Amino acid sequence: MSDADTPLVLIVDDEPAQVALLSYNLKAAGFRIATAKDGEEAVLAVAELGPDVILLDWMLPRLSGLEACRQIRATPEGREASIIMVSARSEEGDRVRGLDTGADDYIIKPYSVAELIARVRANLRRLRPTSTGQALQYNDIRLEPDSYRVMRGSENLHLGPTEFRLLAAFMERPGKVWTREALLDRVWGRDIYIDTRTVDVHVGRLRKTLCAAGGDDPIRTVRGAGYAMG
Amino acid sequence: MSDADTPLVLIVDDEPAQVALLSYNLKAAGFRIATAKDGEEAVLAVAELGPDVILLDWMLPRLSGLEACRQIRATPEGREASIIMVSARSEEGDRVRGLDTGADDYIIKPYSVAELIARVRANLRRLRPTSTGQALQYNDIRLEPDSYRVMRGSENLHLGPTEFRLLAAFMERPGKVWTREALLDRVWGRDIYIDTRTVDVHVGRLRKTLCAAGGDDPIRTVRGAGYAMG
DNA sequence: CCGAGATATGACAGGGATGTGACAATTTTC
DNA sequence: GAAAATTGTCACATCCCTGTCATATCTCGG
Repeated sequence: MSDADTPLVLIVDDEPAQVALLSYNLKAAGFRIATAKDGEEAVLAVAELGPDVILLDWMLPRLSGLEACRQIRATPEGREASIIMVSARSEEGDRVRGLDTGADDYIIKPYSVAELIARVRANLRRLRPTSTGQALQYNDIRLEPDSYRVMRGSENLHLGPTEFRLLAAFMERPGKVWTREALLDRVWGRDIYIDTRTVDVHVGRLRKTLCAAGGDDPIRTVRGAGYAMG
Repeated sequence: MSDADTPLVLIVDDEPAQVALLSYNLKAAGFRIATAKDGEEAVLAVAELGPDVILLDWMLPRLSGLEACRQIRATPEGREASIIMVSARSEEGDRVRGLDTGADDYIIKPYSVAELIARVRANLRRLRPTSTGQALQYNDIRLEPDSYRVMRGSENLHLGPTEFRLLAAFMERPGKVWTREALLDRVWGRDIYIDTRTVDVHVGRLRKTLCAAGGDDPIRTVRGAGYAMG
């Protein structure tokens, strides 16, 4: 695993020219880069940095790409990463061997930069299961729809289902002022006969939980209208 | 999602000869097979069967492979699957477009059966590690699909088959919240008529066994939604 | 400063969702 | 074929969530 924001790509190749070319293009595409020039360095770098994607040249001094792949897969950090083998050979035997050793993908020289980047992106996409439901973020508050989790800063908050949906509504449209009626529709569902004052109570509870984690109240009361986040 | 044991591969191609060839070889490799002969059928089949891997021909009648890919990705079941585009075109533009549309992998005709199977396996490995015998680890809990063993710390745990599959489901996607219905599909199998409350009982049993080995409860109850690991 | 309307908050009871032990049916093991 | 293990269901206990009310506090126009 790597830092939250930009994915880290580890380039493993013994030819400086190749490394420079790849680095330049991947940086331009918005990735963070690390490099290693042989298999042993690569294994160490994986353990230390925990890259998201590893571009592994087939022909390497000291430790072959295939063997490096095997060793990387044996480490905890390497198991999480996506390995793309890069090779000049086009024989199918190698390709199969590479994939069966634990590589996730295989790309053959000569390749275009566009394809390489597309492959890196595709591998990243499938690496991150969180991609299904976008996490909502507002300042230091974070809501993950898939895992049903809410965090403020680094603290994990516990919300009941109703308050969870309520917060989700607020965070989906920061700044939007919701009337109590609109919130009842959105959070409680249509055709429901509930006192509009109930919204106040839940907003209050949500505020209490949010503020218990520190920081100021992110929910604004709009007198005569309703509530809004921010 | 699919039945517990053997991975399900959906073959989408309009040429019967192709389908027959692929079916034969993939069955021989130990997969379950389903087929569709155009994009629309494919989208329906995905929703109904929840395959693990989808082999999607680029050229399809009615709905192009690219568009089918997009639609499949828009469904809940399709988001969980691995899509491999199969194409006669070798132009890089198509390849990039395929990967960017949401395909996980790309294979070009003519391909060898060995490579195809290797790619299917490679995609499964990251999608459903247990199906390829990879050990799963979450904190101090370790599950080995091959030897059918579960350990917490250094202690060996004994689980019944159902609880074993249940734990495997949780560990394959740490953090994911499973509804009781989804767990019934994944662990018990589709088309099975069992009280959803039964899930509670098995989660309880699993918890008891896990906690008996020391450490806190790794399974989180999400009220109104289901359960998740971590 | 006052008062009326609007909002905040604590308390509470009811209900729904979940946890859990018991048990019989079924399968597996020896 | 008998003993042991596994499994699905039920009943009951428990806990958490939730809607409502009563009261306190606040806001704003006078």
